[in-house]
Amino acid sequence: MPVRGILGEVVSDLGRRIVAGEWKTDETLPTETELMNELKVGRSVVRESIRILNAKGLVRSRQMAGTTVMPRSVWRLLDPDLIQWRMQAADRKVLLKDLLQVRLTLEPGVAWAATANGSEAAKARIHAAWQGKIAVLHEESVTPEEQRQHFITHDLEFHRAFLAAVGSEILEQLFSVIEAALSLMIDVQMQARGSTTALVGMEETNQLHQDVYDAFAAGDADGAEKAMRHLIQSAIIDANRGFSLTE
Amino acid sequence: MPVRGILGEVVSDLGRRIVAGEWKTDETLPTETELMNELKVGRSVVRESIRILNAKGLVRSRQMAGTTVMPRSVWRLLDPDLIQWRMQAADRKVLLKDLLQVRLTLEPGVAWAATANGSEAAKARIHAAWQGKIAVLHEESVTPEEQRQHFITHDLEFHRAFLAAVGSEILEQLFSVIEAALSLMIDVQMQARGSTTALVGMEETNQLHQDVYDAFAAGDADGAEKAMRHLIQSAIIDANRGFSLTE
DNA sequence: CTTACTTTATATGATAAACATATAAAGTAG
DNA sequence: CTACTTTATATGTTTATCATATAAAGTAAG
Repeated sequence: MPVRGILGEVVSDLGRRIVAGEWKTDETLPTETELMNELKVGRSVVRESIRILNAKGLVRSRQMAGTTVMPRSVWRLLDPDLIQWRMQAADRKVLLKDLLQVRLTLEPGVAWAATANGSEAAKARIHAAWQGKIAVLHEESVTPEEQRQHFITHDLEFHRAFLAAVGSEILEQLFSVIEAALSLMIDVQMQARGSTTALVGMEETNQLHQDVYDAFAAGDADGAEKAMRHLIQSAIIDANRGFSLTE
Repeated sequence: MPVRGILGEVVSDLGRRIVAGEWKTDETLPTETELMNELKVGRSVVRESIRILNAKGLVRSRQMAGTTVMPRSVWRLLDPDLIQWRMQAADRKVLLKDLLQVRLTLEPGVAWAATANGSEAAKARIHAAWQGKIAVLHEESVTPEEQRQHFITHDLEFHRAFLAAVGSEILEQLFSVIEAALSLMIDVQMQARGSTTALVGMEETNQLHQDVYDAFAAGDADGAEKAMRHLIQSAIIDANRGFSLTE
């Protein structure tokens, strides 16, 4: 999926540096020749890299004027690479807040649509996801770390099942981009804490999920929507707690 | 914003053809040499084009194996270029349905968040947008075409104002991408009808907007959410009617 | 001293040719 | 038939050269 080889290295190097603000808006990057020498690659690699960054809205090249950094407003913020680069930059906390806000705005509507308009097959998937999720709680002879992994996997599937019921390719991709970024952040967070601590508040979280599922199972779209909003709000509080500890 | 010059031509030519299904998943494009000859451009232009398409997830190149079309599931469906190409392909109706579904899923949550958490400045913008919107209805000595334009402009600002109140850069970009695609489709639709017909059901639509605004102004987030859902549902019905006429 | 025009330097835009490298496919030895 | 080697061929990368747009310097007319 990511660009491989020398080109891939150069693209993510330059991409990260731009996102990190090494050159500000309207400032020009070094010339192609300078970048060739600095990065020890041929001109074509430099050019191909810049064309890719141009396609992502980060820069614009003009003859004589050089390659200038574009204002953030035209950056393609939905691009997975861009999100990844932002995650590795000082920008990370702003991004986290935005991603959580997207979930909070989006997922109640997802719950509503899944409950009101989901196909039978989609509803069956949600049901199965819920069964799997509660089974994790009653697992025995399993290490805490394993249980934690199962918890995360089944939690993800629960949300994905609702999303699939909406039947929107675009929303599914948006969610998967967000999900990848958030889970990478969680890894960063846990590494920073130094160990894989057991998940706190598992029971409380599960009650909130139960509320979502109950409303869904009863065909109560408005109720599912509200319950999902509570669930995400709680997740946001947890995330903020986690990140204020580590940064 | 779009890639300019010869490269821009080649990128959108190849992009459109891939999206249109000229080569199916796992099939290989012609070799770089063949594309050079076919398109009458140098190899570097072909290569840079393919690298851009690779960055969008459309293709993957491997030495010896050539450049193969990737499965739709890894295409970066949120990319504005990709959306534009899909709009010009047979895929258009599927895309329209998906875009409307995204709005239906997203915008009620936007209305909720704007009402519950919007800043004073953001709320003032929504108020101003509403004032502007009702002013259009009472315009005099204005051609129907002008009024239609004003209607569209103010309608857009009404939705944008709610969105801005959420404070999510990512959601704003998502919306602007969707909005660009939808409005382009509306143009296509109107051209197909042969004339710029006056908007039908303006009064009904305005009542639905009024409901959204009233709930918002009263600080009733749940009410604003529901009203927004009705509004979008009505817009979807209109859109479907429009498109079933023309296709 | 301005203003309008011309020239020049220099950045990216594009082409071309050559070599590097990975790998699918054909050929070969056991 | 299997495992290994060779070969052909696709993209990967470098390098060199010319084209073109344009910012900036230079120049002439007002």
